[in-house]
Amino acid sequence: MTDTTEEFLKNLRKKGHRITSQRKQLLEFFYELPEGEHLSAEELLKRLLENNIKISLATLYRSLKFLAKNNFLRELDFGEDHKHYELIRPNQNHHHLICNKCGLTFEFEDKEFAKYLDKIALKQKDFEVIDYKFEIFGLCKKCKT
Amino acid sequence: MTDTTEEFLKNLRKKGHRITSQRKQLLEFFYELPEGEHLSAEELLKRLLENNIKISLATLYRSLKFLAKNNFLRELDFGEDHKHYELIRPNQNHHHLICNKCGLTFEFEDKEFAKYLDKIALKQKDFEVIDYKFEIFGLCKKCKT
DNA sequence: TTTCGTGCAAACCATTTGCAGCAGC
DNA sequence: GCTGCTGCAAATGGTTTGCACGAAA
Repeated sequence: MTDTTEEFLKNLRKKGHRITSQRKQLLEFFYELPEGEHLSAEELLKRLLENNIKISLATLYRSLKFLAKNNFLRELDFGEDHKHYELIRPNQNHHHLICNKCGLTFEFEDKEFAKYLDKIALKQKDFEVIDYKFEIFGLCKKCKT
Repeated sequence: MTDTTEEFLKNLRKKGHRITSQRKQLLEFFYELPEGEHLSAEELLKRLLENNIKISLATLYRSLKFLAKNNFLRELDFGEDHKHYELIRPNQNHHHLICNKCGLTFEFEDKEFAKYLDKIALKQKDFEVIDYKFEIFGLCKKCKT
């Protein structure tokens, strides 16, 4: 387990939440996932079971909500009928391009964005910035034709 | 009716879609809405009926999807269980701050963002940028305490 | 006249929830 | 032991859909 996971778990304990094997394993699973992946709940369940992590769909949904509320996961909406989830990594600069036609998503990196976001955060006197969502929609190479 | 609406309707006709009174009135309704408003489908239906615009919930959903696909409306996800809709206005620079605790949304303007977005669009050789979503989550003044 | 769009009600399906049992601390 | 978490199955609720009728072109 990484230091960051351990730190996060400590934090949860401090807040009075319990560290169940499901939460712990879900956390670890997300940490081991490559940065570009953003799975839906159903996909997640399948992958978890493949990794011998026993969790019910109900608990998975509860955990996802719980982890999102605690700023550990980010909920993404690609315009489909379900959400996608990804780990919030500090100093992360990857965003999403979503094709309106075929639905494929692509990552792109932009270091300037962090600077830009910081600038915005400073400007907001009456709002504490915690996280953001930045998604770009359009047409991919194939669908452009 | 504004020129832009008329232009948009012409465009639809060209693509083989029909101009029904529901679509026309829905379009007009959105144009007359102040820029900061982003209603949900249920709220919209209520407001439409108040304005003597007769439309069923089913048609409303179909129209919203239709107008979103045709880049007339933007679907927004504020982390609730329903979507919100707003008109896509050219050269629009307003974005959303969403309070994680009370759910209130605030607008903020930033002209730099447009420049930033253009820069990104140019960098994407294999992707045609059509629209984007930029939402910032955090705590509002009241909930910060 | 030929589609396409609408209204209605029923269906869908991702997500949520009540409840009983179990596990963390 | 107390209380929060989980699993199961049932419910929820925003959104979608089948079908018959009406309207656009």
